[in-house]
Amino acid sequence: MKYNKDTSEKILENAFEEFGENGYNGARMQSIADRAGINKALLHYYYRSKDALFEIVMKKAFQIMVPKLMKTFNSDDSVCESIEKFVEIYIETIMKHPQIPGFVIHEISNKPDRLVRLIKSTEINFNLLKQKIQKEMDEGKLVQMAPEQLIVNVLALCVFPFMAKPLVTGLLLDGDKKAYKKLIEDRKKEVASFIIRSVKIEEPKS
Amino acid sequence: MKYNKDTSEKILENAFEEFGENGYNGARMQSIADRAGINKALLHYYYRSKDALFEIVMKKAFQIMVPKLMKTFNSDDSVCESIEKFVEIYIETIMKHPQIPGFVIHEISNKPDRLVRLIKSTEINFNLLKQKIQKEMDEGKLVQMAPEQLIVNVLALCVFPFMAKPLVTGLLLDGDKKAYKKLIEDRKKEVASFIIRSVKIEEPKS
DNA sequence: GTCTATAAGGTGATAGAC
DNA sequence: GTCTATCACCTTATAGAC
Repeated sequence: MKYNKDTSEKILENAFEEFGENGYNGARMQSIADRAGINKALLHYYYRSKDALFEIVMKKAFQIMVPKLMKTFNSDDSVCESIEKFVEIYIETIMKHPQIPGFVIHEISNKPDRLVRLIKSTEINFNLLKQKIQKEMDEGKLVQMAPEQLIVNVLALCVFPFMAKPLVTGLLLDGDKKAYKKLIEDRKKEVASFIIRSVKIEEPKS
Repeated sequence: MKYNKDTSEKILENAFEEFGENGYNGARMQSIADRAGINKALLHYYYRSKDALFEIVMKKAFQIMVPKLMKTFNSDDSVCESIEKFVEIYIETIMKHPQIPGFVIHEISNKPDRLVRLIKSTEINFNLLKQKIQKEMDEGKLVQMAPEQLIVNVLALCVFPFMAKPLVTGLLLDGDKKAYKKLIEDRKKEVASFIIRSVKIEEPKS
């Protein structure tokens, strides 16, 4: 009767994979059990239901992302410096956990309310960021635009290439997976430059 | 025995909605039948299987998008002018057919190969565009970067706000649906400006 | 804790009457 | 062409032995 302390953790890891690849609807408890080398019954023994398991895995995914990302906002950096850090950390973290975009994609179209609720329950808060952006625009440091538009642009440029990975690889890069990895790697710097060239107003020489 | 000529079309319309909202896995034949005011058996009478129905609806979605978008590429316009047109037409078309992003989202993570194959079977071809971009960069009209990066950026800025509609509305706009519509409407111009500010090199005065 | 066996519910698809 | 009834399958979840 050897007690395998990390069976529960092994389940979580493999559920993370399965849900990330197939979303809630596509994921199969049987498949998670297979991946983890156990059977369905044991799955239900540890985590009551598919729903419960999913919620836990989802929260885990956010715990990976959110704290790192929030650090880039709450600092005293300028908006442009914040964006540089945000982009780099976002891309780096997703490269380490490529399942995460899968979660978000699926949940957006499956149970968006649950997703919004979950994100709201984290320390993410866009209001501070909006204010910071507005301030720099008023000071003439940034091109005038609705702060929401800038935020959407930053998120779009970070998130989209991961969401659309098969399309980017298949349609734009002739299926070349190495080229995809390089493209993403390059974006750590490229995206921030792209944004900053567009919005930053250079200080006039005194 | 009144023959309802457009039963078949009514099915297609409602299948379009159902698949767009729930994706292939989430969609229910029963639900499509209900929406169309008929029953499951009739659904299978017109379209043999869920798979077959989906493929037809998917192709229909692309027939809406692709021709309009390709017109913006194959012209003699400069890259910047092409981008302006592309952005405006993309956003306008999706606003009229808000189910389309749903298709793409779901299929990306469900059967990406089918999606890539389907898009490849259209007249979409990024190679011409890549060359056009490269040429203008060589001529010093555009900031140097990998053409693929620019294309990804354009697509990201167009597509993301629709893919992430619930997140944008819920997290960034306090659930205000009118604000979302305005944000999207504004992006018709905003996105192109944003990109062009970043990549266009002004002609030196002669 | 871990397994096998099975219940309970739902889904795509078809048979057959009208 | 359109319906009702039903099949065959799959999936989550549980009962019960070890």
